[in-house]
Amino acid sequence: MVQAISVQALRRLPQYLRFLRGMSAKGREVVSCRHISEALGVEQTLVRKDIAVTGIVGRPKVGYGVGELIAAIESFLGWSNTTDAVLVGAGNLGSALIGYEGFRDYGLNIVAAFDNDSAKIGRALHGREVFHVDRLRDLAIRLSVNIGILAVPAEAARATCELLVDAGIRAIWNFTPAQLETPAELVVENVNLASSLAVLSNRLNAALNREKPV
Amino acid sequence: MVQAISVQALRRLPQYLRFLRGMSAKGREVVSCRHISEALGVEQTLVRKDIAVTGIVGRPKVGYGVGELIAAIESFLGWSNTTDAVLVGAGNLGSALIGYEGFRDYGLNIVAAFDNDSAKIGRALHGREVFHVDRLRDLAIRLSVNIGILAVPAEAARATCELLVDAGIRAIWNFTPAQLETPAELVVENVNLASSLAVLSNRLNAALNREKPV
DNA sequence: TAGATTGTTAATCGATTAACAATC
DNA sequence: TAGATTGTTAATCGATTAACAATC
Repeated sequence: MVQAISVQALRRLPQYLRFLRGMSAKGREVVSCRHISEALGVEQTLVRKDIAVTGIVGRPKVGYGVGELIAAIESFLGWSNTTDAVLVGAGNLGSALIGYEGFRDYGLNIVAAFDNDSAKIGRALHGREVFHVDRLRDLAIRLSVNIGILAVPAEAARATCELLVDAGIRAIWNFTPAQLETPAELVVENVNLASSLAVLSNRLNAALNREKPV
Repeated sequence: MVQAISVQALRRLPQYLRFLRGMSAKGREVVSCRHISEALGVEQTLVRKDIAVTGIVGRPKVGYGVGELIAAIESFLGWSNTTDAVLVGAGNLGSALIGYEGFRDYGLNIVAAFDNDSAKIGRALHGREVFHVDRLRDLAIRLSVNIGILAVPAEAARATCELLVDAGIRAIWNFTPAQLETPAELVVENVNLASSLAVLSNRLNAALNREKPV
C-alpha cells in the first residue's frame, strides 16, 4: 500500500535529513526527537510522527540511529538512488539550476538542458550540453526520464509543458509563475517565488507596523 | 489593527493577482469568483474569503472590478510601491535572481549585490554592481534597505545572516538550505527547494506505483 | 421577478498539540 | 528501580468546504 503522508510532513523530512547528515558528519551515532526538535524548532511529537512514516523504530531512552534514520528518510523519499531529470530553459535561472551542486544531495541529476534559442544550443552549461527543444522528445524517451524542470519564460510555460508531457515526462518542477493546465496523471510541483515573497512582505509589514503603529 | 490572514491565503493572493493582470491586459473589466476559481482550481468560497481580506467589496450578480481588485491585492501585499532589497551571494543562483525581471511585478527591486570573492567584485551583474560584503552594512544602512536576499553557499548562510542583521536588515529571503538562527524580530522566509522536491518525488513515486503495484 | 453572484455562518476535515501508556 | 525516551490515542486548533442569507 502507498504510504499516506501529509504535504507538510513531506516538506519537513528534508530538513531532518539535512540536520541528520550534519550530525553524521560530526560522528554522532544516535539522536533523539528532542534533539531534532530543538535544532529545527519543530514540536517533538510532530518529529516523532514524521519519522514514524518512514517505518523506522526508535529505542526508548536512546533515540534513533543516525545512519539508519538517514537511510530511512532517503529511501522513503526515493532519494537513495539518483533520479534523472531534463531541464527546459537555459536562461539565467536554468543555468543556475543546472549548476547547483546541492541537487546531488537529493539524488537529482540533470542530464541535459534544452532551449529554443540557437545562440545557446551546443554550448555546454556547467558541463551539461544544451540541445534544441526539438530534440527533447527523442532524448527524454531514450533515457526514460520522468522529471522535467521548467525554467522558461512565463509566456512559454504552457506550450513547453505540453512538449514535456509529449516527451513522456511524468512530473514537472515548475519554476515559472504560470499556472499549468495539468492532465490528471501529471504531477506538478510549483516553486512559487511570488507566493513566498507575499509571505515575506506581509510579515515584514506587520513587523514594521508593530513598531510604528498607524 | 493588523489584518490577520493565514499563510495559505497569503500564498494564493499572488496567483489571483497574476490571473487578474492577464484579464486586465485582455481588456476585461469585471471578474467573478467562479471565473477565478475555474482558472486557478481554487474553491469559489475560498477565493471569496481570500479577496475579502483585502477589504474590497464586490457587487452581487456582477463580480469585482478587475482594476480595483488588482489595486487592492497589490496594496494589501505592499507591492504598490517598489521595495528595495540587497542580495548577498553573486554565484549562479544570485546572478539568476538579480537578472530575474519578474520581481518587478512584485514591486521588488534589488539595488545591489554583495560577495566575498574578489574575482566578482566591481563587475556589473545584469546592470547591478557587485560590492564586497564589507560594504554591506554601510550601503544597506545608507539606503535604509529592509530586505536581504540570501544566496550564498549553505556553509556561509549563518554568518551572512548575522551580517545582514547587523546591517539593519529586517527580513531575509533565504534561498539556502540552511536553517537560520533567528533573533525574534527578524522575519525569515525560506525558499526550500529540497522540501519542494520531496513533494514532487513522493507524488511521482505514488503515480508510478499506481501503475505498476509492487 | 428570477437568477446569479456576493458575503457570512455553520459543519467538516486534517494537521498539530497534549496527554498518556509502553519500554528500555 | 527511576527516569528518559518512544509510540499512540485523544483533544485542540485552524483552514477549507458546505449551506444559507443578502442583494442587485
